[in-house]
Amino acid sequence: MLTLRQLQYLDALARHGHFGRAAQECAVSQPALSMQIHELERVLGAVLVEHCQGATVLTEIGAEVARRAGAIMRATRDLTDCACSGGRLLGGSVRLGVIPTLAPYVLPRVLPELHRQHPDLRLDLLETQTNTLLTRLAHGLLDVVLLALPIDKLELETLTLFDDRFLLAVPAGDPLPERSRVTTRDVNARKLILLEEGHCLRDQALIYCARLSDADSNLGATSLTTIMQMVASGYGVTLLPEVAIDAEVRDDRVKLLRFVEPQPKRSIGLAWRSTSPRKADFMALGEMVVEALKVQGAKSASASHLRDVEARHAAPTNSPAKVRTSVT
Amino acid sequence: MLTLRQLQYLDALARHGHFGRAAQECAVSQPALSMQIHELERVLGAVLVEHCQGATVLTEIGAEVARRAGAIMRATRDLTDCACSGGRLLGGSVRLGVIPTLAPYVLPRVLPELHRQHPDLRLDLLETQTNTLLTRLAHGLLDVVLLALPIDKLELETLTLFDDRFLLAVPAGDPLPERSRVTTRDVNARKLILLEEGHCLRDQALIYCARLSDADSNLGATSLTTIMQMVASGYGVTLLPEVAIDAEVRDDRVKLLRFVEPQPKRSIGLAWRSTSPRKADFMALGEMVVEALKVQGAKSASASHLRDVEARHAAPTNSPAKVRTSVT
DNA sequence: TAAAAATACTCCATAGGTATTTTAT
DNA sequence: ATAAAATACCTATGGAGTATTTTTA
Repeated sequence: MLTLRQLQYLDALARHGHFGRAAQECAVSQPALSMQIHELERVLGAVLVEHCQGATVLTEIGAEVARRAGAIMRATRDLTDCACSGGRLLGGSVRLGVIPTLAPYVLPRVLPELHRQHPDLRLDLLETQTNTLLTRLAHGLLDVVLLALPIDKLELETLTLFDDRFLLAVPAGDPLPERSRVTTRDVNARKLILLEEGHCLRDQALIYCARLSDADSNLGATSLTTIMQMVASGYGVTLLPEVAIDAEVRDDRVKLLRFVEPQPKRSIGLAWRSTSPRKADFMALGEMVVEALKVQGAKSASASHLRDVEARHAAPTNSPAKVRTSVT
Repeated sequence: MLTLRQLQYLDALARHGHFGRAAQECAVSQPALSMQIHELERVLGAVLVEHCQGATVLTEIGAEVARRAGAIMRATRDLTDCACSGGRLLGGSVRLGVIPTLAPYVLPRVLPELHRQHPDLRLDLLETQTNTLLTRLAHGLLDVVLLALPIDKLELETLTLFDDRFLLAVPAGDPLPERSRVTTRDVNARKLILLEEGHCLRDQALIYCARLSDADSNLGATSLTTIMQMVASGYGVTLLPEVAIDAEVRDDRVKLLRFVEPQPKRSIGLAWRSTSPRKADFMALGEMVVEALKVQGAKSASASHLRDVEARHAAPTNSPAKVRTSVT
């Protein structure tokens, strides 16, 4: 008899290419997984896995079966999700992925309210870069991700939440006057510090600055916090997203300058597999994010660091009431 | 732990609305199925089935889960199919449905050659009317069906095989001359005998004759054989499809008359779930059907009953070389 | 020699069967 | 009263763990 467990093990084996690690992911012993794979081969009457030059590799038919097994595993997860939530909005559990340039700024504002409104929701969080998030999402290891749009995956549905404008962060001693509007030229005349390869924020900044790659790549860093410290110390300038202002502008050693129109920005939104039965959950989650940022933005607008920026700087650009879903 | 078996039982239960009959289909005892359903409810933490006024009925959430369970069962069957066939054309097993007005005429011509070319193919046959066939196909209880096209199911793929023209079968004593071409008028001037409700052939004949319903419904029958006996005995006339000529015209008590152009006909083809991994198999099967009918048709053309009909009367109208697949 | 997968063997969870009881028309 | 589903109890299959062997680079 074919079992879901066998398909689960094969799915894991296909992703890891290694019996031991696949077993680890499935939280079983290696012989247990090994046995189930063999039983699966017996049931199907086909060889699924081979050992070429020491590596564990799937046969052609094994790969096709694994692909289908993955789809079935995702379908079963959707089934349990749709049953466990029991019609309640945001019941059960949600596995949420967030990019590193959003997580530290958005999550602290959203999670408390989320927990208050949905105390029985179990939230599993993963913070990593867009590519990894999308892979995990496709594999069914995540339910929904919060990242910069657009993304060009046909099998995903996306919900745009708000626009996040970039500001130019310069050392306090920079000659540019405090309230002036800056341009690409101003950026290119200075040393630009960016996140390392793989962060979408880096790519977005480079596109705006019309550079193919960063000339000052030796000044890269792995977190916005570090980059802002470098700016504060006078090593260069950077493009800082509005959501990060409250957390990253801590003293008077940096100035924030608005760009001339059209201001550079990134669109922030949610993405999930279009087969997911929890679209309503995710849209509710999206609204909570928008609401949380609006409140927080209004509060901090009266605060210190942005004398020349209009109120509610981190608030959503488009109204949360008319969030729209687009199938990309 | 959620198991495929539980989903299989729920799928069966949803279709039968009855624990005992569902258990019968699954070839297990009623308590066994009952237990698995309860275990499934425990695992999902949701009530799936209720007992309203003596009948077993699924809850709203139960119906949704059952729908997804059905999809998963079909996906697993596709998985095993794609593995079992092991890349070979028409390996493993195929569950074929055929409408009653084709099965007795097409199958005897196709099955011997099919068995010769694919001796290890296991073929499960079901002969019943179009509606039932399509339901079973959608439920994953059949792999492919042979019937009259077109059908308007979005989730099915179809392959047109050949056109099957209708001829007017009249008693030998009918005044119409032997080689004359007949029209709708000739039919309407006579007593028309048709299959009972539900047969697509009946509907096709009624459309051609421009009648909303059959006035002589008391002369209905459940098989073409019976109807031809009635025609031979002088009770009326009927529209006989070409494929049935060899089998149903056994003596000189009936005459077959061609219609004037455009001759009434039905299109015969195959249909399968578009998610099926065996499209290649089905197209090969389709070609075999076309080939088998061509050979047989050529042979019987020289035979007795159709002096005024051109050779290869039962041969496909369109070439088997350019069979085309249309997603309807 | 080392790492990875297969094998051996034991234990226990659980699916399934039969018999029976409960429940609802 | 009857039919259907739930419960009780027993059996046996098989999945998982630990320990060990085999295989291959």
